[in-house]
Amino acid sequence: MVTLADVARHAGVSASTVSYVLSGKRSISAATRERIQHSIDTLGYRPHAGARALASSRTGILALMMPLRTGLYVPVLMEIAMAVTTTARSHGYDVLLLTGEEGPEAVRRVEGSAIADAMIVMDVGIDDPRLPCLREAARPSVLIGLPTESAEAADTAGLDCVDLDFEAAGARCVDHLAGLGHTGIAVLGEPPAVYERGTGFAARTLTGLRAAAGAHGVGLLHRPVDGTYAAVTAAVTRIFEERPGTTGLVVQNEAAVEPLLALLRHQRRAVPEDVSVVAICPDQIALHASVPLTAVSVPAREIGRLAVERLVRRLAGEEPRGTELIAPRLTARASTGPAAPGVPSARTEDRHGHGGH
Amino acid sequence: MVTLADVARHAGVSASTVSYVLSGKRSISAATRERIQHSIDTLGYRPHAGARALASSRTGILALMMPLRTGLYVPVLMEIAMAVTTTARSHGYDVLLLTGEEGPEAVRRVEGSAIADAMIVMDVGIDDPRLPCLREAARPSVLIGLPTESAEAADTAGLDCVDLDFEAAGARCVDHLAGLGHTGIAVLGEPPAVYERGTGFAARTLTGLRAAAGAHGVGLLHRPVDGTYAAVTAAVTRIFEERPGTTGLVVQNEAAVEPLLALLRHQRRAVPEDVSVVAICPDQIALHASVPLTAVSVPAREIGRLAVERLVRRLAGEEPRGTELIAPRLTARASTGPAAPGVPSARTEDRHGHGGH
DNA sequence: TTGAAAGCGCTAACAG
DNA sequence: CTGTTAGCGCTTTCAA
Repeated sequence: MVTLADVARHAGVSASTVSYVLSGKRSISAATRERIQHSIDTLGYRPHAGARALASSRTGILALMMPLRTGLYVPVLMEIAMAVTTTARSHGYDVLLLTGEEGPEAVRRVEGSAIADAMIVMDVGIDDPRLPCLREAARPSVLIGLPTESAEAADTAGLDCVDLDFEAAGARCVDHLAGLGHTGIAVLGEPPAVYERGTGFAARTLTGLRAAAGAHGVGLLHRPVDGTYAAVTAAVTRIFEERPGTTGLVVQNEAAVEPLLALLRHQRRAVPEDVSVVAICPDQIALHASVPLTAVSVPAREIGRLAVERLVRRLAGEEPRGTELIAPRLTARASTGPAAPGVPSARTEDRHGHGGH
Repeated sequence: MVTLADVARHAGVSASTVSYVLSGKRSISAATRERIQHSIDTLGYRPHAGARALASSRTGILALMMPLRTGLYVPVLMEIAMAVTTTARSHGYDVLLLTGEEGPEAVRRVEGSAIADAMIVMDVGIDDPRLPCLREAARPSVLIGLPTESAEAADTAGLDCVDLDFEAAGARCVDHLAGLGHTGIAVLGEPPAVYERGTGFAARTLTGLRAAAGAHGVGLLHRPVDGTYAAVTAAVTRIFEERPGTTGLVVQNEAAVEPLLALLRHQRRAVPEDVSVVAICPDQIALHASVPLTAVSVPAREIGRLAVERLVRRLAGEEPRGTELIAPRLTARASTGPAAPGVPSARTEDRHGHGGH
């Protein structure tokens, strides 16, 4: 193995000079820099990560806590993970992947063993048990998500958060449908497990949906669904039975999109003539669905990128703290249109508790 | 920060004794072990990963090279990644995620900087440019996949490979259909990009499909397709135009499954009365499709687990080298049945080149 | 602009 | 069964 000492010897300089060439932390004469660089290339030297970590207490690693819990839609998570690794590499960092259910223990392990310089925390829930550890931790961290039902109620003191503004996204969907004259709106939400865990983004979306429905005086029915044909069929059938005046559907469940569209076709409900559909999902899904969907896009790549950039700035000593929510962008496509005239209205209802309307 | 020296002082022993308690590499009297363990717990000591890596030249990290190239189906990759991290943790390892396109350079970086003890390499292509580096590398590695079109032609000298036996899987699908009397079989394959890159698993499947088709004397048409409604519709339409006698379909493309089933419904081709469909995909997809699919299951979790277990054994000094292919398991479900009598036969054809007679 | 030297926290001979 | 000690390869004061 080639060490820094080997390079120093080969170039006829001291070890510290080589180190400073690498780090750029002090000025080196062009002549010696070139000589050293040449030795580095010739010998194929690479700094030893462990030695560097020990001496500098910086690992060049970011930990990504991505628990893959039931009901989550994997491709979106993966897109975030990709953006994280890509952005991290562009800043010279590698990414350690933590997918387990270990929770707080994993945070302590990363912190205590100095495995990583900082961490990115995904799948944040309301009262997430990892939060106390993160607040105490000496190393910076960024949450992808908010640990609250609403941005206003956010107890994010001492935390850095990055996410889509799901609350505004929910509101935006209802605004769009209400603006088209729809007065009976139903929401196909994430799988029940997601709400039961108190997952932040789902709760915040619901808050926004309800607020906007209230403001517009339109009825809102909310149904969590698993992303299967059977579950979607059952839920949608019940929605139309219970409230036949439903003409607007909001879907926040990537896996349910195609089952829903297939079912509507099968039931001979034309989109958007009979039913308008607004999704909250990545652009790719909205575009490639069997009917191009009007949707608020979930900017997975941007979220991952932002999280890393914040962390990198924090590690560089800056303090860009606080919550940064990306404003939702709704793109109108083929799945929404004006409400058919004369449809009956209905009262707000809710199945998930938290006291609807 | 609590160091090993702190623990030693607190327990009234030498540093090496503490170290040996941790590693279990020499016997310690029960009394001192307990005393030391108590000090560790009291002080909340965690070994410093960098220091340990430097002193022992073992990082406790496995690198997972998972390039996310176009045409790959993310959930399956993620399931493998999950199995890798879970299994790795159960053996005391963490996982470093490398998703970039860096290829050989990433291998050299891991090797040279001693970032990880070993690596798992995914998305292996024929003549993969990473292979030379891996063969030279001092650290062990395991490929998930084979760098060849056929297990027989495998130039896997000096490489460890783990995968589903896709060649046998392809053959198994044709066997099943031929056994039901189908004589016109078409394959909906992975997206074109996957074949163009020479991705090993896709090539091997094709080898197996062709071999079995030849053995049974049935026609075989192969079409790469993107996993979109448009692409599937175009491909399937052409297949039935070109060869109306097609009654058996093999799908090796998770994203194409639902578009295919939707299209067949739309075209009023009953499954399995008019067309039998066999998939090569994870059980979960086969089970939850709108028609439960007869399928050879892609055992993503098992593949990830096997890869890690091999690597861990290699790191422990064992030499379980060579290629380990998981035998395919075909489960008959609702999507296949006997061929309707009297359907015309057709000659084997192929679009992808490699001269399918 | 460069060098010398003292660690960073841990492991693993070597010695008892 | 336990202690002493010499590094692992790099960073970073302190000196020049």
